[in-house]
Amino acid sequence: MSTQPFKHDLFNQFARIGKAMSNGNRLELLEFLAQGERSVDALARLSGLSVANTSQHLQQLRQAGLVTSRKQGQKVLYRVSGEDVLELFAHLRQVAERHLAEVQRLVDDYLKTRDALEPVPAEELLQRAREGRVTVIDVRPEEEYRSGHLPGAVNIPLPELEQHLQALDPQQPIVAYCRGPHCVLAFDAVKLLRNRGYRAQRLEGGLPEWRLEQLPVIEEDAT
Amino acid sequence: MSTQPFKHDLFNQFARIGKAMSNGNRLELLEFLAQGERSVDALARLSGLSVANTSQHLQQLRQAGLVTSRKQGQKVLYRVSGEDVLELFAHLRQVAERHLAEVQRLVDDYLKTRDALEPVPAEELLQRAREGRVTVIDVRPEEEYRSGHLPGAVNIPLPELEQHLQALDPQQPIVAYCRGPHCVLAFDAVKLLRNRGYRAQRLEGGLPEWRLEQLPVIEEDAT
DNA sequence: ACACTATTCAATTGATCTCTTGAATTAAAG
DNA sequence: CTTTAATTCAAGAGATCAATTGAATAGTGT
Repeated sequence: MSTQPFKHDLFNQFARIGKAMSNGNRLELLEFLAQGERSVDALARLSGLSVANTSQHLQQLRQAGLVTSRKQGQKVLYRVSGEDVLELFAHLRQVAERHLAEVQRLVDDYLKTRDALEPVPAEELLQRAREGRVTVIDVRPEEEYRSGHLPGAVNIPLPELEQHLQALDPQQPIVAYCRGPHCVLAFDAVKLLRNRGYRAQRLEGGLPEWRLEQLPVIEEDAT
Repeated sequence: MSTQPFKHDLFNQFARIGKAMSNGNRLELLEFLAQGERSVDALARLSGLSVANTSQHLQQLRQAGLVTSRKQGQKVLYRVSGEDVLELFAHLRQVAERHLAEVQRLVDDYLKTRDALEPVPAEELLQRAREGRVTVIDVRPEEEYRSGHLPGAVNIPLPELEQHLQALDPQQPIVAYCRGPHCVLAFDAVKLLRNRGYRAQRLEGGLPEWRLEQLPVIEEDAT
């Protein structure tokens, strides 16, 4: 009934790639792998899937040739099998963003949620930080961070943020701050983080305003 | 249980694109649409699927935003919804070709089948052409074609072959010829055609050898 | 040898996919 | 208005998929 067997078989093989990318969880795993080699349990924790389930999805990705694995000690490390896989993924995102109204709406809604734009008041942040319910990041250059920063704040200069995403807990809300209300660093950081699925907000004001309110500041003079 | 709902939803949307491309028949339809707008029944004929089945696959492609349709008279014409869709498809093929051993094997096997490399003897071709069991194409430039060609041969100069594929019946074997045994035109044409799923072979020798065997030649002097 | 960790395997359930069949639209033609 | 052609819709059988659970395998440290 069909045309040529060669063509038929060939397209069925192409379809294996599509099939591997036909599941949201697998795509999320691919995204994590895009940042580098990861073990199964690291991926399971990142994605929130069970280990067994993660393992099975990874095997499907491997059978489609999108990832490869190697064993190191008791861990199995997976990685994407080539740059071209990441390019393919990027194109898939692009097509989705351009042609799926749902995606456009999701992204718009998410970036424009009230708490994405509204800054967190200083007192509220201090309270939440004390209870460990928030990750505070300082997105200014390292030099400025050293000369004074919020207690408990981690320094991740904006240009390095993308590389250090893996160090952040995706479950925990993040509050970013920088120099002050006219500084765009924290704004950009929040945008980037929210795009990657983190729950990020901006501190109201910056370090100078924080000092003005007589709130505690850590100063690292030595070392 | 999962991470952030935003991220989760977003990846599920991306997965819709993958799902649309997770079926060989749909990919074949996409390939036909890559060449231009087509009606449902044209696509059904090209793919060998039933009309109802074709229609359903097209609707899945449309829901994923990969194709759009418009109604003209009693026909519904489908087309890919943008260049980016074709780019995505091209990347998918590339990844498949690079990372799936099956694909490499398929393509190799197919291009190296005995009848892909072995030329068709002149007498055999004449016999098959008389019975209408073969499409004969002359891949030399139009000028050379006009000054003498095989009876029943269609002139499709090699550079134009890719654009004229749709005019060829995929079910019927094709024999290509050119200037002679040292001319690569017919060789390249066979390679291209077989890559696209056609059953193509080369004529043994070329037009000069054909003449030498005293076989009939059509000459177009006027017009 | 023993317990421990990381990963995979196997079996199950409920959901989704493909294709077929036959009927329901919708627009043109007689 | 009836017929015809092109497409879509609806329902059902068989296959495949996702997630869960519990067991099996393979390295590590004691």
